[in-house]
Parts: sequence; C-alpha cells; structure tokens
Amino acid sequence: MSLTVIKYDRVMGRWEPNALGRLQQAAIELYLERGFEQTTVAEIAKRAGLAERTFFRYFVDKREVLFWGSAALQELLVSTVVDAPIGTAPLVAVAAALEAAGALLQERREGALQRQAVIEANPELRERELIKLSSLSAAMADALRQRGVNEPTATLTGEVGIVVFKSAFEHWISPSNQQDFPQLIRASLDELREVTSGN
Amino acid sequence: MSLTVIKYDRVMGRWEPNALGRLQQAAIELYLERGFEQTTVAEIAKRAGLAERTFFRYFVDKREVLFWGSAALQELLVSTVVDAPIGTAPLVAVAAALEAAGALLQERREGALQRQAVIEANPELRERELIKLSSLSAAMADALRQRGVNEPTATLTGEVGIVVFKSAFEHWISPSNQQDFPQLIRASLDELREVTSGN
DNA sequence: AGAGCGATGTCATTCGCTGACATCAATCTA
DNA sequence: TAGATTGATGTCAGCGAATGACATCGCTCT
Repeated sequence: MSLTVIKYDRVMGRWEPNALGRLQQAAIELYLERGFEQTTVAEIAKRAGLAERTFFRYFVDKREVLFWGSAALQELLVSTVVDAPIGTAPLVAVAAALEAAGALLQERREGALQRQAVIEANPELRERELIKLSSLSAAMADALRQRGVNEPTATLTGEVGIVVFKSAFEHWISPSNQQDFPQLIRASLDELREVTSGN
Repeated sequence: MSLTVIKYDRVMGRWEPNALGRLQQAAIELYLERGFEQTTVAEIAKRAGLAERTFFRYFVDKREVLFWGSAALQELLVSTVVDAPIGTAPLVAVAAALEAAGALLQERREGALQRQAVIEANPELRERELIKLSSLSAAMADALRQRGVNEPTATLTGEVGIVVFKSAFEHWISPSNQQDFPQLIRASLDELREVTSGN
C-alpha cells in the first residue's frame, strides 16, 4: 500500500488531514465492493491509512460511519420547525422542515444513492437507519413542544412527518423519478391526507 | 447449580422439555436483573441448563430472544386485514387489525411491561423493536395490496397504522392508564386524524 | 439389532469492540 | 530555548457475540 509511504512528507503535519473523511470514504467503497458484512473494520482502517483502533475513536461502531450526516439533518429539521411563523399548524411546520431537508439531500444525490444501496442490502444497517429516523421524529416533536404544541399531537406529528419523508424519499431515489424532493414531500403529504380522511 | 442434577431423571426424556421457553425465561430474568449488556449469552444458557451454542440454535442473536412473539402478532394483523369486509377503507381495515393485536397483548400485560422495560433501557433493543414494527407495517401493506389497494396508499396506510399503534401502546403502558387497548387505538386514530386534517 | 434422526454438546475461530498504555510532533510556558 | 503539556494516533491484550465442524447419544423405525 502506498498510503503509508506518503505519510511523513515535509509538507504535511504529523498526520494526514481529514482522518474522518478518509474513513468514511474507505468504508463506503468497501461496503459497495464486498458488502457490509464481508468488510472488516481492519480493512477500512488500512485503506484509510489508519489503525483499526482509530476507526472506533471516530465512530462508535462499524455502522455509524454511514450515518455521520444525520446530525446536520436533525439540526436543520429542528431549526426549521422552531423558526416557522407563529400560528403555523404543527404538520405544516413539519412539512416545511422536511422540504428543507429534502432540498439539502438533493445536493448530494449520488452519495445518497450509494449510501442507500448499501443500507438496503443489510438488515443491521436498516435497523440503524430506523433508529436515526426515529431520532429525527423525536427531535421534531421536541421542537413542536417548544412551540407550545401539546402531547400527543407533538409526537404524532413528528412520526407522521417521518412517514411522509420516507415515502417521498422512496420516490426520489427511484431511477425514473423526475420531480424534485420538496415537490415529492408535498405529494406524499397529500396522499397521507387522503389516507386518513376516510370515515 | 441444581439444574444439571435433575437432568437425567427416569421420568423425563433425554432432554428437559421446552428449551426455547426456558431460554426466554432465563434471558428476561437476567436482562431485568443485570441489564441487557451486562448479561452474557453463556449466563443465559447456563441458567436454562443448556450450552451457549444451543441458545444460538433457537435465536439468531442475543436480542431476538425478546421478540419471539412478533411472528404471531404479524399473522394476526395480516389475517385481520385480509378478512375485513369487502369495501372496507384501508385505514379502517388496519385499525381493526390493530385492535385485535391490542386485545391479544392485553392478555399478557405483565409480560409486556417487563419486556418493554428491558427494551427501553437499551438502544440495541430499541433498534430491533423498530425493525420488527417496520416488518409489521410492511406485512399489513402487503395484506392491503391483496385487497386491491394501490401504492402508495398501501405502504402509507401500513406505516400510519404502526404510528397509531405505537401511540396507543405508550398510553397503555402508562401506570395511570385505565382504558383498554382497543379503545386506546381508536383514540389515537382520532388524534391522528386531527393532526392531518389541517390545511 | 442396527441404521438413521434430532436435539444437544464441544471445540476452534473470526471479528466487533474496549481499556490501558505508549508515541511523538506541535504548541505552550517559564 | 528547554521542558512540560497536549492531542491524535498506534500497539497490545482481552472479552464476548456469533458461526462452522464435528461428536454424542437417546429415540424410533425397520
């Protein structure tokens, strides 16, 4: 491996920069090449030019390396809900947040597709994805409570929001899809309203 | 340990019966006593009078032992959706299924409370619970498709159903709760409809 | 009586993950 | 500027989850 060869160059500091990014990159490459289970943390670290131990300093486990971006997404959702105009209905505030998140994801479509391909191929990763989505739902519910929304409306609205998001996301990653993400969010929300409006 | 002492009794067959049940019992006891992470599969097996290897013949992993009942729940949900009268609205069929499932859970309230206490205390177990719920949602969506319901209505209705179920379950678990489960399902569904009926 | 079966046990191994401690360039401080 | 400190990384030892391969041995059927 040439990676270790270039490590001590007079131009660089002691360590090559962006260890976290290199680990992310190495991980997704290997997960795509061989699959998640067939990839060893030692292999990821080696490709990134680091020790196995270092991987676990950046990511609590082998799965978490794929979910690093979810914190930023959560902040965006929360701030959008919090900043909605006074008097905005809970579900409308949540819808605005989802549209903002969708717009953000759209900027990294290729990466999102790769990431999703890896996740859908592995049950352990699907579990992790679900708990991340659940965390987003809980965070939005919190934000709604800050706006004075009561239980169980806050929790219910957060969860419904995630349902809408998942539905829109599915359409968005479809190869045949032409619509943009925020647009798909609005469409999913409309469909949800039809589903729940029955007697 | 006296367990091994009684293993070869002239009354019994070669093995003590109900190995699966003994493993479940031992597992939940230990998870309650020491917590999930602090419990070793070897300890569970020992308490059940079996070898560690045998545990993994009954359960694919250390978590699965807590979710053995979800298959029966899924069957009940599916058959109830499938058997709903012709012309029943998708969400109404799903609501009927959830009420049936709720009624079933009610028969084992103590066990359900213990199990939930263990799950809520551990993130890994919460992950597993979420994917089980997701599987229930997918199964109901399948059942709806059998009834001629199209996408994305089928998927959306399944997921909304699980949202309703979770909300009702939370209330049902509460020590102050007096209402019965099917009743709580109807109440949660009403709240959901209010959430989504806005402009 | 013997063959085959099925539930269980034993053993060895891989890998995820963690704690403890070492290293060493960069940086701060006296 | 010598020396202490810090922070990112490496090294090593070890535990426990999980799996494959093979052994054991009552039971049942011929």
